Amino acid sequence: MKYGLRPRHPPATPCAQCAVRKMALFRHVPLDRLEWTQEYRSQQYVLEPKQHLYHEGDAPHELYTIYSGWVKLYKVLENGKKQVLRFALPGDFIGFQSDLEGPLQHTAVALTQCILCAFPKARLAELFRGHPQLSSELLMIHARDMGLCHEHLLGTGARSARERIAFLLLELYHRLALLGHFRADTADEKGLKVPITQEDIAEACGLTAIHVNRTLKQMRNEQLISCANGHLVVMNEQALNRIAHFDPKLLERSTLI
Amino acid sequence: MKYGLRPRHPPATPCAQCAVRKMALFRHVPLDRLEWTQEYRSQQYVLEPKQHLYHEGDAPHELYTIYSGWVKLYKVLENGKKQVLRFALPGDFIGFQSDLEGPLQHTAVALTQCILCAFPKARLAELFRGHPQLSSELLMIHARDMGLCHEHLLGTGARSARERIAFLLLELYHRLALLGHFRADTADEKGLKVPITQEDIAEACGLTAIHVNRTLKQMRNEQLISCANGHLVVMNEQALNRIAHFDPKLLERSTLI
DNA sequence: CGTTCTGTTGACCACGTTCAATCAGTGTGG
DNA sequence: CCACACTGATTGAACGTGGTCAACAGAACG
Repeated sequence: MKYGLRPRHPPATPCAQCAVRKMALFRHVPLDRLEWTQEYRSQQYVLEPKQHLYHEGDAPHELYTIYSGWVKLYKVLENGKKQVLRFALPGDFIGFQSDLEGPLQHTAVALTQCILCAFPKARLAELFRGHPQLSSELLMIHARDMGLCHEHLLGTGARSARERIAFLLLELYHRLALLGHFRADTADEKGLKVPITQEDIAEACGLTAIHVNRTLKQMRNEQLISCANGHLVVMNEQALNRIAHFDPKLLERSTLI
Repeated sequence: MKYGLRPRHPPATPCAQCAVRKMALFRHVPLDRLEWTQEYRSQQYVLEPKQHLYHEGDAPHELYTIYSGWVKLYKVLENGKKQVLRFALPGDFIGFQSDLEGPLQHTAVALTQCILCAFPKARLAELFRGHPQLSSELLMIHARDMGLCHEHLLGTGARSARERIAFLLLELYHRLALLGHFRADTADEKGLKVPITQEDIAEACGLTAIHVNRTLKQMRNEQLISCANGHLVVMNEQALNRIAHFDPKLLERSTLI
């Protein structure tokens, strides 16, 4: 339950040089206006693995863009069961919800060390008035996330364990591809770095870790994937996709204005 | 598979007199500007029960606000299984998605006779530029729908059949309450008009109609609800909510700008 | 009226869960 | 350096929620 947020030292990198800007909310803000939007960034933080950024019920006054690292967003049931809503990756914008002032409706925890850019909620309206494009941009980000959420709902509601797991793996595979085309921070000689446990997969797919284990074992036997120690290799993408029916178009987002 | 869209006759009602404007995208457009936004409405349509508004894969050029009636939004699996994403009610805005130009990612079918206000996609950017408030408004609508979607994901992923069904019933109960405080078009002496079948409930909750039937029977036996012929009465809201853990706050939406 | 859709019930079954034990890797402190 | 604890992965056996299949009843509708 402990929080591990601490200011980043050395000082923050300028938005103009941001490595993930092409994925982020601010991607279409022209370079000569970035200084202006950057003003709204209150702080950069570092979050250590397993530490929480916020809990369901909190009412923090900031929103975050993930600069680096993996964050797990989830909800907890009365009986302790968890459901992962999303694995948030660099460029993702988190903390935004319908009831902006009220308590947060989900929990965020770091899976790796993370660097986060924080924006004060209080100045969001001001920011959007200054850059009306940004609210359209956030709308389209949300629309894409909604598409993914619908797909996960379809999965947990109607697909088998095997199909759900295959879908999740392919989704992560494609998201990492979009991010960095398998650069050093997302991959190494052992394969893609996917810092999630079988328990995490279970929480995301609505299964038990035990069943995830059995299913992964089977997939390894079938030479579909190989995975160990937080590393994943998709060995037979085509066969995996015949199971998962994952459409990479889900990850695209168009520009409205 | 047939489409049943036909222009509404007699001619469309003016937005200024719209009964569901307080729920809709345009709720904060001032009266003296409504004429301007109304210009963007290309048409009003009538859709008969069981007819489709659009199918997954279509690329229609319009978006819709539901003026009256119920619309079921769902996805279909390769094996024919369906998953309901949302029951859309009067005031709801449907058809919008991340890939605006591309094929639609879900299907929409009328559960009752519906009246729909159509807006051409092509002029959406223009509309948003003229009223930047509208993109924030749509953003907040989407954020609320996302909250609901997350809750459904939590449900299908981690809750029992009984809990999911109770949740859905309470959600519809509260949405109808917000809409009309149980006026003539949403209720009568026999209770709330909920024009969905047990099959629909099954598709929404990720269950089979048979199991929904058994669960509803049990709930009726326990005097939690009474339901028949498309009518629902919540007899013991408190007990039902101890099962469902439904928070009415999920249905609120705040205004950003 | 028949036809069709929806609701209802029973018997059986299976996918995934639960409970339990073990193992491997990793970090910690004595 | 090793004992210990802890986390995550792995496997087996028994179980149960919810699915499947089949048959029928009742309501709605043309």
